[in-house]
Amino acid sequence: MRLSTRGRYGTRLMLELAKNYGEGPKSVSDISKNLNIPVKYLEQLIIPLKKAALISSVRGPKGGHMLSRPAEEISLWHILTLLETKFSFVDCLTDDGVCERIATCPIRPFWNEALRGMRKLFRETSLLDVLISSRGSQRPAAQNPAD
Amino acid sequence: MRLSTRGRYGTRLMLELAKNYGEGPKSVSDISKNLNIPVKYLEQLIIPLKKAALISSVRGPKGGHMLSRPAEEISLWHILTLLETKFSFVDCLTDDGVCERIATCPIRPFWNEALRGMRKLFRETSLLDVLISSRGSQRPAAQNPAD
DNA sequence: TCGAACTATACTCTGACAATATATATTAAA
DNA sequence: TTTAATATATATTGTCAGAGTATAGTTCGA
Repeated sequence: MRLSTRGRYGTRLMLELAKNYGEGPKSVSDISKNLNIPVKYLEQLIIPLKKAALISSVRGPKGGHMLSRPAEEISLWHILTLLETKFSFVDCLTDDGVCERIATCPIRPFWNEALRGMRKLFRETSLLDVLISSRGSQRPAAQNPAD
Repeated sequence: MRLSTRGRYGTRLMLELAKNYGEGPKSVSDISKNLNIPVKYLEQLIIPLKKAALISSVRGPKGGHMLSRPAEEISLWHILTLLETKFSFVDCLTDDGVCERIATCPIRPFWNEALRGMRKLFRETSLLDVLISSRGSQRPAAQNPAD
């Protein structure tokens, strides 16, 4: 139940671009320095985000990348589904063929319900929402009791 | 964002025991046949569940394992935290040392909020809840639009 | 005392993921 | 028009957690 590096780096990247929205393109090498992410790895993440029209690029010197829409119109869900290969608790929610027990499985409906809840939250949270709420209060993380 | 086999098999196991609660111990070989899980792998999963007093065992012939409490007193959260090694979206929620950017990270608070939501749902769902809701309606899974 | 069951530890194997390497194409500025 | 900085595309290597197996030992009821 961990996010992959692609998902984590990808959200970092998009938040960085969101910060600089309206200020022209930002080069990959700049982003790489700021975020501590290898240049070549960043370039791989950018490709699907471009195809989905979340990012626009400008080639040549002084070129780079930028959001193609305002930060409030891009949700975390959109980003993560593009970058995470399996973004659900269990495979049987997206592929019917992976398990023969689907018809009688008692817990599959629950995984689906949990996924729906997560999707709702992630869809309702935009890049702008994240930036605003973090700017306000850098409150210490809430308790994580082990049980 | 996939559950590991340990988590999936573990919940299967516990649901199987929940079904037979009150009928005495169930042998590992029986469980293995019913659930299509290797005997040796099952035995590994049982150990932490026993240590946490969710399972009681009886040795010798006709021995086996059973829930040590009613199914309504065992939550999915309890089971999954025992079996999943990293049960949070990002490591920095549980280990402070893994990232130097924590102080300024804009998205960590969001991961924490998402985890809290998930924990709430999983805590409020017991083995009995799962069995009851699945017994009622084996409704087809809800839509999973890609975006 | 026998066998069926549980306990413990160590080991191997595999695949997804992270990261790097190489080569090519584009284009603004000098 | 040349150059340098940038983006694009594909292929390759490396790494590690997780899945599964193997072996040896312990307990206890019939």
